[in-house]
Amino acid sequence: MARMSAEERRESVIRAAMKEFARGGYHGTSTEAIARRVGVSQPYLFRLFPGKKAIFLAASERCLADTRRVFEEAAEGLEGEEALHAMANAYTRLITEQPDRLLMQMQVYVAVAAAEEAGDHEFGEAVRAGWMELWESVHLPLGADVGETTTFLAYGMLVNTLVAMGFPPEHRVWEGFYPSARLLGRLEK
Amino acid sequence: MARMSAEERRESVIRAAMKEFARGGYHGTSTEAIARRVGVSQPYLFRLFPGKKAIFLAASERCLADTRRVFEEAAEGLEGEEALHAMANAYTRLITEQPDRLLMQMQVYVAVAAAEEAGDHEFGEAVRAGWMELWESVHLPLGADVGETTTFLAYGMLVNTLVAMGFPPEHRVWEGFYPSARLLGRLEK
DNA sequence: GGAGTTAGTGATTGAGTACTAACTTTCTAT
DNA sequence: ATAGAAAGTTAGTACTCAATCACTAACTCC
Repeated sequence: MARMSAEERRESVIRAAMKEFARGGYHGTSTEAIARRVGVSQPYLFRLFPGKKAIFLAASERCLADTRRVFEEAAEGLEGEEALHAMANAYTRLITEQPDRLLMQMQVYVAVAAAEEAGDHEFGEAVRAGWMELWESVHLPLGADVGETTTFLAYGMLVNTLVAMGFPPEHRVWEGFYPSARLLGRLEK
Repeated sequence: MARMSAEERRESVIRAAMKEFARGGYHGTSTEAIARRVGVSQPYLFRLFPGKKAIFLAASERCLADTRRVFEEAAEGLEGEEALHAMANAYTRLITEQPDRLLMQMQVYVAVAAAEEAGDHEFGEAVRAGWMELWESVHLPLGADVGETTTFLAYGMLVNTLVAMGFPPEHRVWEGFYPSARLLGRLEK
């Protein structure tokens, strides 16, 4: 139907891929599912990207970059405790609105281990670089305190895990968090 | 070759499955790979288990139960700060010796989300129950302090993530951790 | 030593999937 | 208007993988 420039198409492929890979991971997602979501024929994906791996890589990088941007925008002009709360709330809002995001993140992490073991270090390099950008985007607003940064990210990872496992908001596991995290319990979609 | 009782075989299937699923996840692991590792023909797996899903479920439950046991044994007779250090070190040792474990854990978490979305709540229930047992096994030794428990598990999740991504031990990301965590950086295998 | 049960295999099937090749349609520039 | 490029499709290939079926080999108990 609506024609698009290859660049625009690639963009929508990446978006669709993020959602599809989020639920199925690399192996559990067919290129056909991605194509269907984009609204384009499956073979056409291979014109836009050299292969499935490239699509996954692009989606992975985008995922990390997006998260970094959320932190940067939230913390803009703030410092210390204020920045911390702003980033925590922004992250809460992000994954409340788009639960795919944290799933895609987790898929990326496990995919790195697999790739690395299979001898593909390129993917790992890209992901680690993306993570470090994210790390910096948290590190600076928190007063360049490594301990604070680690703690913040640690809580974030636990949040990801609990949301992925589907613990409802009223569950005990949420008690140990900052108040707004309560909202994170399973949001059907 | 060596004949075994069905129960013993099931046991070795679970062990093999944990390792295979750890690298490939549910979809990235073939039943043939599992069978090969066990040293048995692929169709025979379907005598021991009703299907691939059942194997994954068994491996998932075993994975959580094993981790819980590590915490329980480490914290036995200890309380508070002492228990904390004992458990942290035990976990470090666990995933230094068997990196598959944390990968399998992460595979379980993402698999729950997928299963849940596909309408299969049974798997999620089992995993959440397993997680709560693990949670309790940390909660009690830490003086039944929810905040401490959450923090401890949060650091654990971040450790999992960083190890999965393959950050080497001398990397900055490990600075924010308790000293022994330094050992966690990629252990080739 | 033979009947019955339990452990295990080989051959196969049917569905799904990444990717290719050859073709068609729409836009754009002169 | 039309050549050529760019966007997109249909048809097909080679392969992998979960699951089934029909069968054989070994153990157990009388």
